[in-house]
Amino acid sequence: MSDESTPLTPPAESGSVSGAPSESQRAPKLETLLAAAATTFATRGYSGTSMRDIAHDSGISLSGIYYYTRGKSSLLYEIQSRTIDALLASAAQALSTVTRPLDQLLQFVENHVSYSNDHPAFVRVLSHETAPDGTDERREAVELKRSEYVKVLRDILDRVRHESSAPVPTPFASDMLFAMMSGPRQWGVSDTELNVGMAARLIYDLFVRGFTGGAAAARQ
Amino acid sequence: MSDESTPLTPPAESGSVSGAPSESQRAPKLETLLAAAATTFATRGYSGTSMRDIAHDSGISLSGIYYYTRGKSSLLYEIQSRTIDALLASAAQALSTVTRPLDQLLQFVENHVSYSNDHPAFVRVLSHETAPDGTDERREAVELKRSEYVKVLRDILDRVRHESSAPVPTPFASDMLFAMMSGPRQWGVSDTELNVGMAARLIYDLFVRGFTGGAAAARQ
DNA sequence: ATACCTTTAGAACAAGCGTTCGATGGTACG
DNA sequence: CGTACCATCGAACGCTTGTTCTAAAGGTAT
Repeated sequence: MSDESTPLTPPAESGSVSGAPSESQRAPKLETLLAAAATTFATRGYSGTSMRDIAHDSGISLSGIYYYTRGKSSLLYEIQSRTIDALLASAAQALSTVTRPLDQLLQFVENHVSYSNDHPAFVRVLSHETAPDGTDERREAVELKRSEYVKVLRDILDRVRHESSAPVPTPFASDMLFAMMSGPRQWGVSDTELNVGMAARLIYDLFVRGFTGGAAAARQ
Repeated sequence: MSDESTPLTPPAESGSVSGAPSESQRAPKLETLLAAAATTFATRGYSGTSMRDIAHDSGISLSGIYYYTRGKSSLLYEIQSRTIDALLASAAQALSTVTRPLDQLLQFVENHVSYSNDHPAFVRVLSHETAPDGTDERREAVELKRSEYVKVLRDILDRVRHESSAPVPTPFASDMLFAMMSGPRQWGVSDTELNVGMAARLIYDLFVRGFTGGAAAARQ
């Protein structure tokens, strides 16, 4: 069902000059490994996933995993870090195409929903999982970028609120919108099949009407 | 911080005639055990929680736990089962006081939010955790009651929709509302301190305006 | 062929896991 | 006083966990 074969384009951390030919081909297999780990983490949870599970699901031997990564918590960190980087980057790109606050809000929602649809496991691991043994600064780094991402939305909401005098406080509103975008996969597990664009638009409409008091709607 | 000492009133499964004096005093300690387990499950996750953690947090010895419960997955089942029972019961009672659809919706939201506020760990365990080794019918029983609870909301939404011709499909809308009520504890982790009643009202207003197209609001 | 580097896999490790067992102290009643 | 029962606990069981170690297979360049 869920494809997720396409790599998380942006932050593959390759810093090499393009000329170098040999350059250690471990990158593609690392991608496979991360994708498999993300899927398993997403379904069984971080603590519920064993390294042997990941080995089995990725087709890489147990000890082989340690050739590509430093260990279990590094796997989680790498997944979360890449995902939030990709979200930040694609959001920034989407936002650069419009200027009016409501249009930016629509762009942000569409971007987040569509990315979540393309890489469900990665986004789920980013938002639901946290390493119990995470050493620390790596988790903090992810948390920092996460709040950066939240701030992007809050700033948009502030602008929307400023031009339409919305009655709902922005931090609260941003939490509600994130909750809607991260759902379903909870409670109802909506059986209505609706495509990504429609879902994003529905969330946007539902939210904007509630947030601004009923008046607004973006272009088109 | 979170108190949660008050027991889950409704379904303590005591079926004894009130006269019987001895009646095995294990009930209160079971309650303590379940509360401790719920808190630990909520913070560390089901798989991330060891029986030794629960023993430590509840003040009951590791082997003592097995005097009160059949094992780890039974603990989870008992927590989830009691919580959904309590939610169903208190929702039914709250709904019986009003008749107009929008008033019922407000009652449902207020009930759910306030219950979640009184027993955050229990509700979190109910909605976020699932037993990997759960044998089965017990998990199915919880799932059944959960969808019963969802149906209660959906029926209310259907009635609201019928009398105000809302443009959003009901299953989708119910997912969104549940998502809002179950958030925060994700993304923004809203630092605005707002009391329970206000939060419930904000969610209700935000949702109803978005759902009905801007017109409606309940009494008062 | 020889040497070298990348990549893989099997075996093993100590630590932690859920669960069971046997024993202990405490009341209640003959 | 003795016997039965309830509640509780420390110790131990077999198994799984994350991780490391050692050796070997494939490839390329000498």
